[in-house]
Amino acid sequence: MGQVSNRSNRRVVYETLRRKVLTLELPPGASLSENELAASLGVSRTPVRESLILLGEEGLVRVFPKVGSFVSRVDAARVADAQFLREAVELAAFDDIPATLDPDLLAELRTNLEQQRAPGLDLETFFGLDEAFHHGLLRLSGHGSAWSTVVAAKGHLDRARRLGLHETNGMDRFVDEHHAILDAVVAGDISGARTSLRSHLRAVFDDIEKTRRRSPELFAADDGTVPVRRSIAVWE
Amino acid sequence: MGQVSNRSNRRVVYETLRRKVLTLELPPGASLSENELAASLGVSRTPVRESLILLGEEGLVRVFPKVGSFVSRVDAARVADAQFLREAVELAAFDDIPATLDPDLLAELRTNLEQQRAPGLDLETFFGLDEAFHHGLLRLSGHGSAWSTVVAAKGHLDRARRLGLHETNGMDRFVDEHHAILDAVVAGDISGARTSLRSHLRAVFDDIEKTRRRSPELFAADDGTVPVRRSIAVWE
DNA sequence: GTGGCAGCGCTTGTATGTAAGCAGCGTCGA
DNA sequence: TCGACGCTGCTTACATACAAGCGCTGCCAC
Repeated sequence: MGQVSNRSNRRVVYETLRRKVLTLELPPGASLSENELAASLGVSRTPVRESLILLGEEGLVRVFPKVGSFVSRVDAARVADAQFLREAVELAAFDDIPATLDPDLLAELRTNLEQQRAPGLDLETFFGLDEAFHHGLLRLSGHGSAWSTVVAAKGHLDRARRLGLHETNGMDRFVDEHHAILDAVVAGDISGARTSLRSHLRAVFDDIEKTRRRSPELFAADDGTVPVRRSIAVWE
Repeated sequence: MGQVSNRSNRRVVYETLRRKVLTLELPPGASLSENELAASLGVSRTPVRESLILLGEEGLVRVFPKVGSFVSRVDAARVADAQFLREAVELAAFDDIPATLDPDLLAELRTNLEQQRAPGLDLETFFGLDEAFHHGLLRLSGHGSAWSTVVAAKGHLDRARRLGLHETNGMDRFVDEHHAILDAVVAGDISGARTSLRSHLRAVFDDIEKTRRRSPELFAADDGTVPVRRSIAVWE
């Protein structure tokens, strides 16, 4: 059957691998052999290899020539970079929020927040809603297209968040903060929105730092060392 | 002989092509045939193809399956995105500038500004100094590593600047503004530095807009249409 | 027992072969 | 004269073959 849609094999492989890395289904340190992946995904090495190169450029994968490719450790410096970047972008967007908000977009954001309140929410669903909410805030100011750059840069941040939320289960507070941000925006209180957003993002970051102190092994700096072969089995 | 250094063929090809695209040596619309590039660069199609994929992900190249690959037109929307992003990041960095600046870094920035004053400065050299200066400002605040994300996102912006400066030759004003920014930072006047930096970046952007109104054909929106074969010869 | 060394198996890097498809040009028919 | 149609040559997408090198493992000498 092959691919029916227009999406190339490479696109599918890339998105599949990226999703698995971000959701920790492929945990930091996991081995990513081109041959194995090609066999398990039912394609040749070519699209797999091209995907690994792209993920390498994103910092999610480390490729050691003639040795192997591995899911990168969560790098604290990269997490901090992404945090700084997203905060800068999201706060700057508030400077350009128009006097009257797009009603459709506003309704979409309100619906999103309702869904975040759903009881027994799945973690991955929550992350999807969270992403859409922050993207929506950017779209309110007309800078929605800048989100893709933020997304590309914050892979390490997302993995760190998932590591943290697995333990804290503190979604509720984040949802409250989302509400506070949107309420301030709707009320035209840009200054208040900035304050709320900043403290929200900082809270997320603090949560990550807490996790890092608790489980430093997952955050080991990517210093160029190759994971020992035998230890890889531990990850898998 | 091949490559003597550790850098893989792909890395060399990628960097070569990227430089040629950014400096407009490969102008918007130029054809990038895998076969031709491989032959002219003395490598096989594989590293060339992988480089084109990376450049495609950066938005500098458009790959049309079974048709051809072309240097992307300068997209006004992407230029605006990059402008927004860099302004957000560079301004946010000023919030984290330490009370006492790193003296070595400061000396480096002063030397850089002196070099910008050199008479008869080559355009590409100026761009290199300009890049290093703005990167240096980020490093002053400890956020130097975030610069790579900005660099990756601002390819379209850089090409637009080069199109503009080819005509205006208004480097002097930009150098003056650089001095004003650094002076304000050194004086501890963060607010003034923010104002100066913002107006500097806006001036660059206005310059681009002027060029766009003058030469709209170079800025044609990348709407997915394939350049007509025959017209490609015009570019080459 | 222990250190060194050789070989094997795996890895990625590169080159090349095969498949599928679009653009353009020429031809043919009306 | 103009429109339709098929062929040709090019393109990228994917598969496979070959090259080069690192790491582990087991043997062998001491």
